[in-house]
Order: sequence, then C-alpha cells, then structure tokens
Amino acid sequence: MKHIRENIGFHDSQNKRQQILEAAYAVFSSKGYHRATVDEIIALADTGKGTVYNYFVNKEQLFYTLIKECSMPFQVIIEGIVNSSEPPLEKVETIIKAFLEFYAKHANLWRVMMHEVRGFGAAGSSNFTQEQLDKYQVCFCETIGMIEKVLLEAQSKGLIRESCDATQAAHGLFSVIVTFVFRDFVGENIGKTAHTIADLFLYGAVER
Amino acid sequence: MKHIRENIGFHDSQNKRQQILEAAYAVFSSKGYHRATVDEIIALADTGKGTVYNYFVNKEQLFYTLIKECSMPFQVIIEGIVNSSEPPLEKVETIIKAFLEFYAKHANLWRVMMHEVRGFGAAGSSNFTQEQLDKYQVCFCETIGMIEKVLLEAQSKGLIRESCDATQAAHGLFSVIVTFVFRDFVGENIGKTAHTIADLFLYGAVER
Amino acid sequence: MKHIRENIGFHDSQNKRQQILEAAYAVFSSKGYHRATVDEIIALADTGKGTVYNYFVNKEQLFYTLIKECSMPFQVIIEGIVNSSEPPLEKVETIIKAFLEFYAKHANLWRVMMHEVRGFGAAGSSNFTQEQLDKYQVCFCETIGMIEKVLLEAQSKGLIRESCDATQAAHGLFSVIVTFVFRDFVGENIGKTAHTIADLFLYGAVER
Amino acid sequence: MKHIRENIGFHDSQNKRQQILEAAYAVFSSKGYHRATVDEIIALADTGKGTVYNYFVNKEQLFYTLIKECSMPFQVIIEGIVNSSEPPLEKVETIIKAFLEFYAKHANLWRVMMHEVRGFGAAGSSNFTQEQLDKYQVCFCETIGMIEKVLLEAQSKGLIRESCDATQAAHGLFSVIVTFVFRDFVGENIGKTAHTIADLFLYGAVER
DNA sequence: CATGAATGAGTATTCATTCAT
DNA sequence: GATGAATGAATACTCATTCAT
Repeated sequence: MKHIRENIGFHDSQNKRQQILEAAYAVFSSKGYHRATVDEIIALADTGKGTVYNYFVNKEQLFYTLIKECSMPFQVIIEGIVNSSEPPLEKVETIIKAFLEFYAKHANLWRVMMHEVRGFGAAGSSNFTQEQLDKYQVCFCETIGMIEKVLLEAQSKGLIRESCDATQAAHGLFSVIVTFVFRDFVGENIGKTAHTIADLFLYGAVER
Repeated sequence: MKHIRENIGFHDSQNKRQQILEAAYAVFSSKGYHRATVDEIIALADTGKGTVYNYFVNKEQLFYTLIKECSMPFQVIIEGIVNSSEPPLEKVETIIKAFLEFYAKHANLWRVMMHEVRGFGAAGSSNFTQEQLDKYQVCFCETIGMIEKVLLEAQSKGLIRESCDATQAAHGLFSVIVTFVFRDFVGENIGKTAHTIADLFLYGAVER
Repeated sequence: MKHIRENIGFHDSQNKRQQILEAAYAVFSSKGYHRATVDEIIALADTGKGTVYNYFVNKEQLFYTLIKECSMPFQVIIEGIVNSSEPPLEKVETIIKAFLEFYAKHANLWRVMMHEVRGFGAAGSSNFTQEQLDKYQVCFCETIGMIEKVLLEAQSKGLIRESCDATQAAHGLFSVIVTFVFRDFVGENIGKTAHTIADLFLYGAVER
Repeated sequence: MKHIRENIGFHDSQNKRQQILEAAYAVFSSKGYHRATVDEIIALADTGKGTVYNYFVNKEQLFYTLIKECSMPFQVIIEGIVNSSEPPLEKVETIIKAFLEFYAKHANLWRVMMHEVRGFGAAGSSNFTQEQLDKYQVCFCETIGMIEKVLLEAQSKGLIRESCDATQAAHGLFSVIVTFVFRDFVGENIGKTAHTIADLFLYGAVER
C-alpha cells in the first residue's frame, strides 16, 4: 500500500513538472520565446500559474531547463561518436547524421533558442542578460566543438588539408546542417542527406 | 520665392523620412526588432511620434522599408556579377566576396532581420504575419537564387558535379557566408576570406 | 512508555507552535507585516507550511497572537504600578519607565503593529478588517488608559491641574514615549530618560 | 484664437496631470500606499493607464509628487513663522497651530506617508529603497527642524530651560501634535487646541 | 498532527498606435 | 505635414491559503 501511494505521489508531482515542460516545449517551439506566454503554457499543461513558479524560478529558467533536457542525451551520443574508433572521414559523416537526427527532432525549439542567443553580440539586445546568453552559447558551442574535434583528428592523421581551419570549417559545417534542417532539405532518408553534406564538404563541388 | 519654400518643404519632408530611417537603422541594428522602441527611434531622429506614422504605416513596415532600401543596391551588384562574362568558377569567388562585403557592412541589421524571419514556418510565431514573413523571405531567397544561378552556369559548363544539387549547395554556401560574418571569421582582408570559402566549397576539405 | 510518547507529542506540538511564534516574531519585526511571508516564517521555524495553518487560522491571526502574547505580561506589570501605593507624581515616572522598558524591548514588532493599525479609521485601508483593527486598538488603548488612570489619581489629589484633560495628556505622553523609543532617544540609562520625560511633562519647558 | 487653443491645450494636459494627482490623493489617503492600485486611481481620474506613466515614472514617484506638492506651501508658511519677530514663547504656540492646520488638512495622506517611512530603520522592510525612504524622511525631518529652531531661539533668550534637549523636545512636541490630529482631539477651534498643547508643553501638568 | 504541492487572484508596467490641434 | 498627449491591451510574477496524503 505504502509504496503505491508514494509512487502515486511521486508521479503526481513529477507529472506536474513534466506536464509543464511538455506544454512549454510545445508553446516555445511554435511561438518563440517572447510570444510564448506563461498563460498559454499553463492552459496547455492544465495547471495553475503558481505551480509553474514552484518548479521553475521564471520563464527564462523554464526555457533553459527545456533546452538542457533536450540536449543532454544528444551530448552523450556525439561524445560517443567522437571517442569511437571509426575512421576519421567516416566519423565526419556519422556525426553529421547524428546532428541531422537531433536537429530534425527538435528543429522548432532549437530554431527559437538560436533566435534568442545566436550571433547577438551586443548585450541588452535580447531580453536575456549576457550571463544567461552565455549559458545557451555554451550549449551549442560545445556541440560545434565536437565537430571540430573530429576534424582535428582527421587533420592530425593527414586526411584533411592543413590549410583548412578546423574551427571555421566546424562552424561552416554546422551552419550547413542547420540550414538543411530549417530549409527542409532533409528527406526521409537522413543517412543519404548526411552523405550528401559530407561528400560536398570533403570532396568539394568541382567536377574532376 | 514659392518654389524655394516648396523645395524647403520638400527637403524637409524627405529629411524627416531620412532621419527616421537612419535612426531606425541604428536602433534596430543595436536592439533587435522587439526591443527597439518607436520612442527611441524618434528621440534619435529628433522628430515627433506622429511623424513616423505619417511616413510608415507601422513599426513593421518601417523595418521592412529599411531592409528593402539596404538590399536594393546589393541586388544590383550581384546581378551585375551573375551576368558578367567572368569564368564560372571565378565568378563563385567573386559573388562570395560581394556577399561578404554586403553582410559585413549590414551585419547587425541583417542579423536582426534573420532573427525575425528565418526558419519561422508557422505564422503567429513572430509578431509578423505569414504574409509579412514571406516578403522578407523573398528578400534573401532571391539573393540565394543568384548564387544558385552561378552554380547552375558552372554546372552547365561541366565545371561542377552533376551530383551536386544547386539549390542545396547555394543554401549551404549562403549559410557558410553568413556564419563567417556573424562569427567574425572575416578578417580585414575580405578577398582572402572569400578565397578560403570558395576553395573549401569547390575543392573540399580532404588532403590530396 | 505511552505517557512519555504523549508527552513528547505534546511537547512537540507546543514546540512547533512556539517555533512558529518565535520565527514570526523575528520576521514580522524585521520585515513588517506585508513583506513578511509565510514562506520565510516556516523556513526560520523549520516547519511545514500547513503546520502554521493548524495552529493559526491565517497570517493576521498569527500576528495578533504574537502581539497579544507580548503585551500580556506588560499589562500585568503596569496594572501593578497603577494599583500601587506610590505617590501619584512618582507613579507617573515609574509608569513611563515601564513603558520605555517594554517598548524598547519590542520596539520593532510594535513599530510594525502601529504601522498597520494606528490611526487607520477607514476599514479596507489596510489588509485588516475594521473588526481586526479594533482588536489591536484595544491593545494599546488599554495601556494608554493606564496612564490616564494615574493622571486622574494625581488630579483627584490636586497634584495636576484641572485644566489638563487626562485623556489627551495620556495620549500625548504615550506618543512622546513611543517617539523616544523609535527615534532612539533612549540611552542605556532608561531611568534617566524616564525622568527627563516625566520632568518635561510635569513641569514644562519654561525656565523659572 | 491661437492663444485660446493653446490655453485649452495647456489646460487639457495639465488637467490630466491634475486629475491623476487628485485621484491619487484620494486613493492613497483612504487605502494607504500598498492597497492603493493604479487601476483604482485611473478609474477615479477617468484616464487611461498609460497616461499615468506619461506624467509619473511609477507609482512611488506619483506618491512622492503628491507628498511634495502638499508640503511645499506648508514649508513656506512655517519658515515665515520661524523667521518672524514674534516673541519666542508665542512663536511656539503659533507654529503648533500651523502644524495642526496642515496636519488636520492632510491627515490621511500624511498618516499613509508616515506609515511607509517613519521609524523604519531596517532597509528592505518596506517596499521602498533606502534612497527613496530618505527623500521622505527629509520631508518631515525638515519640519521638525523648524520646531527645534524655535525652541533653540527661546532657549538662547533664556526662556526655556537649558536642561531641555531641543531636538528631543521638538520630536516630542511633533509627536503630540500628530497624535492630537490622528486621535481627533482637534476640535473646531484649532487655536484653542494649539494653546492647550503649548500650555502643557511650556508649563507642565503640575498644579502650582 | 505534519506536510508541501497546487492554486489563482491580484498588480505594476510597457509600448505601438491614434487623433485632435 | 508635424506633433505628442492619451490610450489600453498584454504579461510575468507573488504569496496566502487549501487539502490530500
């Protein structure tokens, strides 16, 4: 009896948090950060306004939690790829595929996050403090860093030209991946799209 | 006498319009669309609030006018490049350079525009209607189309692989350009950066 | 065994109530009524939120209980003074001293109470109902009444002028005492301060 | 025609400000600072919410403006009294009368102001910042200072005992005045009440 | 009795837009 | 045309209180 009640209790409270997160995911994804209102989130989560503030300190922290919980498992996956023993050039394609899969899944939310964070140099230009912006920056800068690691490994083995700046190439590759996702260039066969990108990146567009 | 007064009147009017546009450019560029307030714009333009609404129907249309007036001369330039008789592969580098120059100049405003517009499929997700969003989309889709044209020309002359989808490649190239600008990868020597990008795009990252 | 557990239970209960009252004393004293939150009180009392509502019907009644429990022993003391056989004019100084001692001890809490209650004629002006306000009014009106009693005794013995309205004089004397406390005019030697006030009140400021 | 229109324009805009101030006076006076809502003020002022914020930066500054505009003419009056050539002891009664008149008129608003400001040593205990509190403190500390000045003048002429601390006496006298006002001890004949207070203060309560 | 998760009424403030002068 | 006073819809966040366990 006891553990059942406790379980219910546990699930109940976890449910509220989960319901809020799911509602927030939906609302932020479709409305963007600014146009997403707490009122809409609680309506969707079927909860009271105060409940949101029991679990999250404010709207921004709710958003951040969402981002974090989404990217966490992804981080694990790409670290696995980076540290695998796959040949470097194949690793490039594998990691592209992982990115495509992740971004395709969370395209809308990520679009919003990048809306708020990316490329905004001047502080005060968004509603976030510089400190907050930094938190988010870390989030995808780390993942871009993973691409860079793979490129550096390939370079160290003489497979990629020394003239190619790994940091710049990683950012470029990342932006192409994002563009493909946001432009709906990713068909049903993600593997094929990954191959297309990898092929273009590695061997160039020129006919030989 | 009369035509002088009218001229003054005319100039005054144009001045007001111009002052507002210049102030709007500064404010939108530094604050982004949402955080830019009409109050701040009129303060900088040294004009009255109502005056803004004499020349522009609302904030959004003011922003759009700004975007339009900035991109117009750029459109002319790249059309000149596209229609020139330069060899196709060199034309790729030339057009990349033109993009870098333009985006570097208007980096902040464009960043803001893309913030608001890019990848936002669902209407109601920004403060803009779908119709409005489309207007902006056209703006840079047309320019991406110019890149595509250059690639197609090169393809038709057998210089670029048939397996390379021109539309996708153009979007990818475009996103890399934008990334370089927003990430401040563009040094003082824009020509060199253009060459770096073109080289990577055309010949790939792999060591031969 | 059983009565021990019950005793513990009993003490636990009383402890909880006492802990809450002590925490409430600290929080109300330092934050004032409105800015004192139940959350802060339970944090300090190391108890659950519901527990507060087991012992007190609401925040206001908790506050009232506090006021009551503080003033009760004071009431006893001044009644002792009033009913003592001390000569009336000396009694004035003695009662002033008692007031100074009490108010100095509970200065902060009393300040808060008077903030909420004092002089608020119209109901709805504070968070308290008129009925609630009256309860508090009674609290210090009764003590002012004690001063009045002493003055009336002195008057009946011809020691104080008939032209002096005892009620008004009592209120005036009371307000001076309170002012001395709140303005920190009370030095270490409370007896001396009491003498200063009594002397001024009884013999006036004029040089003779 | 022109100056008429301008006058109307002038009056219109001044009217709004005035309407808001009058409404704020009524609402703050009857509800106190915290329970006074901007909504209630605009309802009474028959104006839009934004209008309030066109004239006043926020609720607190609206309140402060009210206090300032009320006390300004009073300051002038008591300075006139202090600097007059009236005999010092009569000046005491005159200034008491001025205080009674002012406080009787603005009793409710002043009650509220003192609620928020007076005697609150610990910062953070009210909703006002320490800086804001200081502004208000100055307001009535200056007026108490005026009483002190009168007492010092009398003292310098040997009319008031040296043993009587002017600062303490001024505060005491002030508190008595306030108490008389708040307790409704001030009858229709303010002059008589002023005399009662002055007489008690100067000559004491003791029968001679 | 003790607990704390859930609740929602209540509120100051911002800012694009209008319109009378 | 130029102006700016007036407007009010829209929104994040707090906190006393309840009640199921």
